[in-house]
Amino acid sequence: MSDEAVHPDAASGRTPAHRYSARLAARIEGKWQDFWERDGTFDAPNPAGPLADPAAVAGRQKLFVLDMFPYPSGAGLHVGHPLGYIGTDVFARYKRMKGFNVLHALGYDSFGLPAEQHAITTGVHPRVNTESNIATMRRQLRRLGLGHDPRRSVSTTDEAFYKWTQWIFLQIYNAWYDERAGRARHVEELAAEFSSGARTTSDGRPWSEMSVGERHDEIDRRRLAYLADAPVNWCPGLGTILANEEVTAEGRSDIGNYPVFQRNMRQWMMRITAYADRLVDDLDRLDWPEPIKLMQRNWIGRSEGARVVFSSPAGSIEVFTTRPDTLFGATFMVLSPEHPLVGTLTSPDRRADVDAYRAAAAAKADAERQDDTREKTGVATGGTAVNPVNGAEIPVWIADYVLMGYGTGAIMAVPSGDQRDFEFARAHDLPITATQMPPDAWFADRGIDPSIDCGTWPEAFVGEGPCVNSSNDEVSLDGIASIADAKSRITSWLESRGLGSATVTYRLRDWLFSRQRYWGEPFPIVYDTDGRAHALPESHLPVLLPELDDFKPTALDPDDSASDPVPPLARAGHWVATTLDIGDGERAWRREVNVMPQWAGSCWYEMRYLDPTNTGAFVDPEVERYWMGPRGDGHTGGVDLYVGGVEHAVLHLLYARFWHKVLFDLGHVSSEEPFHRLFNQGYIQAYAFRDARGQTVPAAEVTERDGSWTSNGEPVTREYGKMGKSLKNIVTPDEMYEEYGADTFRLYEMSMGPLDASRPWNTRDVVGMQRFLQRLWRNMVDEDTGAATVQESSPPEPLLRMLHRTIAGVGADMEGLRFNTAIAKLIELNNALTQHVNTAGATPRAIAEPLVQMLSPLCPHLAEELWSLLDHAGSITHVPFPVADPGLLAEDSVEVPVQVNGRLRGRITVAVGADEDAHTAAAMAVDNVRSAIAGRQIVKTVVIPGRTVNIVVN
RNA sequence: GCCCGAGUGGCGGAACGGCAGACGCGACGGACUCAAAAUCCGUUGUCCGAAAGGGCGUGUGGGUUCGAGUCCCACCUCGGGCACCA
Repeated sequence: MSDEAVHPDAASGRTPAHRYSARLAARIEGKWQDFWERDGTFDAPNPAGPLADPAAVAGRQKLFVLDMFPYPSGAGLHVGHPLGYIGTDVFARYKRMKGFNVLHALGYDSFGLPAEQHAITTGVHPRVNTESNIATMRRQLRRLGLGHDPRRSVSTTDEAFYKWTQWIFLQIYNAWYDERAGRARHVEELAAEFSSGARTTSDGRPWSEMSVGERHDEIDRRRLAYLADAPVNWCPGLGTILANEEVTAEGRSDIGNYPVFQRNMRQWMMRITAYADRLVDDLDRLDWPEPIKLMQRNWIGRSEGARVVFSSPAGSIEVFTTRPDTLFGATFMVLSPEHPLVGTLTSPDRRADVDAYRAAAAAKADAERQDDTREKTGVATGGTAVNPVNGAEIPVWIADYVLMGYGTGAIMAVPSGDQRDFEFARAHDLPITATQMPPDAWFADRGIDPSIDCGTWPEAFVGEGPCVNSSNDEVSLDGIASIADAKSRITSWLESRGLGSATVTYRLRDWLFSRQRYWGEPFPIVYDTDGRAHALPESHLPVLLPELDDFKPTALDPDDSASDPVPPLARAGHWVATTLDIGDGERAWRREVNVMPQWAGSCWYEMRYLDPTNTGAFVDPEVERYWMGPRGDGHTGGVDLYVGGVEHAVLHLLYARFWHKVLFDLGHVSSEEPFHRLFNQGYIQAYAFRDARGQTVPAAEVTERDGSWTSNGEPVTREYGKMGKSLKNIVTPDEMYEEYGADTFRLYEMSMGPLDASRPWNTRDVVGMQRFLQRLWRNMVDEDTGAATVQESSPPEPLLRMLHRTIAGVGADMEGLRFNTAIAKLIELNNALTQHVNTAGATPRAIAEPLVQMLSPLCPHLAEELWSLLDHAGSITHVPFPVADPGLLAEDSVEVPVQVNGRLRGRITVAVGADEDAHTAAAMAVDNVRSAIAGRQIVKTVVIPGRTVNIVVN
């Protein structure tokens, strides 16, 4: 805050020359950062390849610590950004001291929209902007003292990196999912199976009778990366397809407010749905926070049920249902307005209404259609279908609450057992038949008498209840109380009659992988004159981005929904139309002009950290096995600790898992999962302030008094949220370096609370950590001379015992990433040490050294400096972490609280290992306890030796 | 609407079902100083009390238990995710 006390350095010349001030910290920090860089202190040896040092690898456990891949933003960092990086750095440094070979590096996810937008407005090539942003971020992070292996810092925009992104794309492209084997295989093996007849082609024709082009198409249909007509948000005014988040509720573009059209377009897709089951099932083997697993499960949305065929004059209509046991209650059907059978089903007298409804539904944006007030609109087609279990002829409706993209785009409506169907039936006067008898309590809760007549029901019944009205000549569910039993009985009947089968569907859709942008990885794909896609051979990689003058997608007539996008690359005429030899001589080709999405690089970057300079493979298999291979049977392998925010809980983590599994299936990696242990850090948030007009005022100028805030004398209101330019509440690491130094800043961030909790930034509190470090420094260094002041005499036993308790506690806290409590313990030790120094005059070396060692993961620069002042040569980085002496941890007596009826009435000190009687006797001797139980009857006495005594009286 | 997560002093936060509030900030008092800063030493949940001690206290209401911030049920508030998924 602006009225903060004048900084000590500036106050007068009387500040001791060697006080641990921001200025001294800066000098120490710069010195050790230079040392680490020269020394290669954090270089992690590999078992093989260019970074190999087998001798350094031998006999050590390994640890791969990873931060989520940052985008090098031009805006620079604020104090919230490094939170996770500091956390992983502290953990990594701790583990180095425990003897681990630690790999910790940071690279840059540098493709992406901001650089491209910047290029569009300034005309400067995105590479220039990207590289300067990376340089800025590297400088800011270097100043933090992170122990990264600089040799392993890669960027997705490096040609040597995206060559391998393209290579991995080709592996996926050249693979298909073999359902029988439950894994991906190379498409050559698929062609061989077609050829041998082991597998039949999609239309059943023999492989030998198909033309080359037909064979090509047959394979293309099965690839894991494939071209398909996918529904997209096409915005001709911007010349690009938009992500759902970029479309407003009104169906217009977020940027520019142009119309957006729902359209099918030919796009690259990734067949992630083939992996849906494994992506769900393998979550069980990961060490991830449960809420994140749950979010992934919900996103994949596996639901088990049955497909059931209803016959109709227009042909059979297939539905998906999770409740085939309620089939007897299906009193009507609802199709999605886009369902292909709607046209033929509609009777002449209904035609006008149906057409109008379909047109209205098509005009609605997705968001609008979903965000509706939930009124169940719909129209009857006039057509009917036959319920296969009872032969009932039931009406067929269309309604936009049924989505073409999920299941089969048609549902059987069971209004008695589904609330949506119930509302629809009530709204449109359709019959409702119960198929289950709800329990009496259900009726009682709703204040009605139990009845099988749904006319009295206020809502659908969803739950377990015995089946009713559910039988035909061949099968009866009546009386079955278990949904699962009823489901399996009716499903096997349906299967026996060829009317349906057990099926699983997923909410997960295949992944739209094309972007109409410039600043992304080009696809290693060319098209022949028939428009068929061909993969470029590995020798042609990388496919480099062509140089352009203008990076914008071509804008088109904003209202012309039928136009096609012209991505920036399409304007690179010579690049697009090319002549290449891709294996069968020089031929003319047309290049793919879309680029990959930003997710691509982050799907595999962690493996490039392992072997960043390898030119023959994306990663050496031996190196991958060493750092990421499974540890024992059933272990998935993967990164040992992955730290990042929850915002990537679904997409990034799901996409990366998918790519990793493909690479595993194809034998390129030994690990089944990329990230074995995941930890979600919290966010640092900040207060923002607004004046009477609602304008934000700079948070730094606000002062607080008695719970209200003013800025330049004017009252302001406070709100809480993210740090941001518009909120004028940004605090940068650079300001913290300037005022306190990096070690104090690191310590403050770690002390604020547990790593996984979000908390408010409060610059005012930082000084507490600086004071701690100053006290610690003063306990070991003469502030006037700068010389170490430790003495060789042995410390008093209580202090020594406290040291060993601290060692044990800090070690356990570090293992558990509980840095805030580790810091509290170090402060307590240092406070005790200060008391000792106040009387004895100096710190015993036997305390100073382990204290510095324990501090070093948190405040590495200061620890290095003190370590060298304590006459040690070289870095403290690999000095073993202190080990607690069990003999000094054991106490001979312990204080135990005494309760009477659960209320604390006194304390006793008993010998460790004292029996219950000894506890009781001591407790009874306490005056306050005696007066509390005076005149009352002791009912019983609960003694947990060493923990508590509770005397129960009446 | 459904699913997660969180509610503890003035503030950030500690606390294997066993002494609620460690540690830090802030505030108050003292030492040092001509004075201030810095530093060091204390006090600091709240109410009653001179003190000893006691009452009340972990979002609200119930419950389990000798004992609940911690476990169970219901509710309230805030944060996040999904949102007509058949």
